Amino acid sequence: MRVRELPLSSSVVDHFADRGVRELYPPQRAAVEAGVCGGADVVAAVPTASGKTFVAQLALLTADGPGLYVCPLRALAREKYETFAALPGVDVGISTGDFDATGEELAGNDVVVATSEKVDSAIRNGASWVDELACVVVDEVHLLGAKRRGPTLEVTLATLRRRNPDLQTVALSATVDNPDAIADWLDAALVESDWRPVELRTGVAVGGDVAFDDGTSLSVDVASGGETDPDGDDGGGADRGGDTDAEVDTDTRGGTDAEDDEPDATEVTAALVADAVADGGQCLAFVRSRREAVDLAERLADEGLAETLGIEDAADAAADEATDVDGTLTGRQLADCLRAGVAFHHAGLRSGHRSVVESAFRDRDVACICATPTLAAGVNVPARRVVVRDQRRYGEAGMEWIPTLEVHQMCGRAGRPGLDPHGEAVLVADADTRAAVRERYVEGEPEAVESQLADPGALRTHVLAAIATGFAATETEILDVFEGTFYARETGAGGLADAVAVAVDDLVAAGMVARETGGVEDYRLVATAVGETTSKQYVRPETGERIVAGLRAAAGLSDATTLTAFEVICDTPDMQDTYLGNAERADIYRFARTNSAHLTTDMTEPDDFEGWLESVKTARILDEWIGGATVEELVERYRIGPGDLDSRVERAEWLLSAAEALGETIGVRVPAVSRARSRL
DNA sequence: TGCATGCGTCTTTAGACAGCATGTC
DNA sequence: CTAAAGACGCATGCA
Repeated sequence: MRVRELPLSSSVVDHFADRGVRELYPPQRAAVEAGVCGGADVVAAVPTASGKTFVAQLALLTADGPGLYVCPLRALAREKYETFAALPGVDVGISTGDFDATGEELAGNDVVVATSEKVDSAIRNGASWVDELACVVVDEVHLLGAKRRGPTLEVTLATLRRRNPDLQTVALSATVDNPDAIADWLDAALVESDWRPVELRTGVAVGGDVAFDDGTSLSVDVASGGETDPDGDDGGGADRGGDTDAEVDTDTRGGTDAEDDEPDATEVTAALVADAVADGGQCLAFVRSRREAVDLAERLADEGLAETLGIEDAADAAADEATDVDGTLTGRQLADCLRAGVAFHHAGLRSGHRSVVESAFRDRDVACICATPTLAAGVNVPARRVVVRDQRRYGEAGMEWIPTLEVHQMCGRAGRPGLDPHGEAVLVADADTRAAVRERYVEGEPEAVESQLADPGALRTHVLAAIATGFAATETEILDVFEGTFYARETGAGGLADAVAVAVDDLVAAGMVARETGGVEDYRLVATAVGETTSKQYVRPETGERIVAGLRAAAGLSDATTLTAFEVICDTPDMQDTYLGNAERADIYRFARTNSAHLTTDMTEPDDFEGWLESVKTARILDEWIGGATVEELVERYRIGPGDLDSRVERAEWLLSAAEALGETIGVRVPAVSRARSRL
């Protein structure tokens, strides 16, 4: 099937032809056959980079009215905005938290690109444009299963569809175990495919030997340990290295092939990266933590990868760009790495640094990025080879296997269409974990997507929203709103009844919702003024409650300062917490005691003392920030990443504005809040 | 006495969405 | 319920 056979204008056909898009990929053809161009609801569960964006464009271009493209990341929204804006004759708008665009402007667009939270917020604030949509495309729908953000996505989609029954819904998902459940939910046709434009082979490396799933294999020379041992890996190594007591305890290996001096995973990773780069390919290496990403990059900087690729000048230029961002330790480390043709990437980086790394990699000015999972689901950075060094990560239950879906997304970054003959994903393991790794990630299916709507916190938030927007005034009507939800389709809306009742009780107790008796046995649920502001400001009910209490307490303080304002908003579930190390604890405790006259919390009282101390730490950082401290100072003093500082400042702005709005609705004015906000 | 080495213990650990009105160059 | 790597600190050992 060819692009020009599709119901598209000739200028659009030309636009695609200019980019070499003339023929449809098989999954795209399947989507067309399922009716994406004819207004049909379609769920496409296909691998990354198999042309999902084109499917989205087809739906949006052929829809009979304005379209909405929903995606999970602001960076992704910007990326899509640009590709849509390049289409001839299409007016595109973008709406994310960090990008200003008023509702008025959005109403005039053919396509609006937005994050799911922003759409939710627009609905809560009564934006008119959401009712005029003819088509909604949801990217990465499998995020439905995400703990905190999943419920927002499903409630938003359900609300959009409920208010506009003619809305065409197109959902794009990574390969998951139950795409049929998602399709069932949306009454949509399912397009399922594992086709990729570039072949992907996945293998497990033990030592320097990689066995791929297509039967091929690869051997690389691993500089074992750190010492001299340059002779290859050709069997027969007489074991010397010190005391040899290894033979006795292990009975599992009868053969001679298991070596006792297994090279460590980092060396294997370095060898795999060097091998790919020597062949002219770029690499991504995924590791477990931020520090290990930096360490690995610094280790790879010794490999001379920039010289291998012949990109020294461009690498220098990228390094200079990184230096221009700030004078942070992180920035200097990054610049040094970039000069050697490598980089690291994690959420502790400021956005400036991140984009330097991403664009340098796309321009082939960096040979390898060492990354935490940020890069797995983020913007488009395909590489020839992906090395997943760590498959386990510290989590709630100690060391946990990383979900298969996530590892598949990392692996899916391998293979640049038109540039690489094929993509290679290599999972680094050892003799003990080889079988488990292969079973779980090479042969294993990704997890099923499960609704998280039953989570009490999520339910409280969305119950409040349903009441505050006036969509529901009784528990029955609330259940009606949730009826169109993934959870309801999977479990039955009745399963929510008890939980909704609890949520309503909680909200009443919190002063967000009131029961207005209307008849003998009937009452109506209405949002209080505070509840309404809370919902419109898009903060969680618990946050609204804490802020209201904090404002009242602050008003009673004889000397409320900006620190007071920061303490209130930081002691809120909408502010991310800041790690409080043992060494700092005493210092922060002392700080809290010295400043107790400016704090709204009685130090002897809080039940979560540790959590509160963390809030005080965050508040202190923010207060020093508005006091003129530099990023460099704060980063060093409080051991947080430069990017972490930025994101806390950003959240503080948002929460302070919510605090101001709440103060206005309860008639409590705390000048310190406004002062803090304007100084941010 | 000074420095290197080794061993036990302590510390730390991924990511990232959201509001809004008004003024200014 | 299942960790692992690096930093740190102390003791020992050797020149």
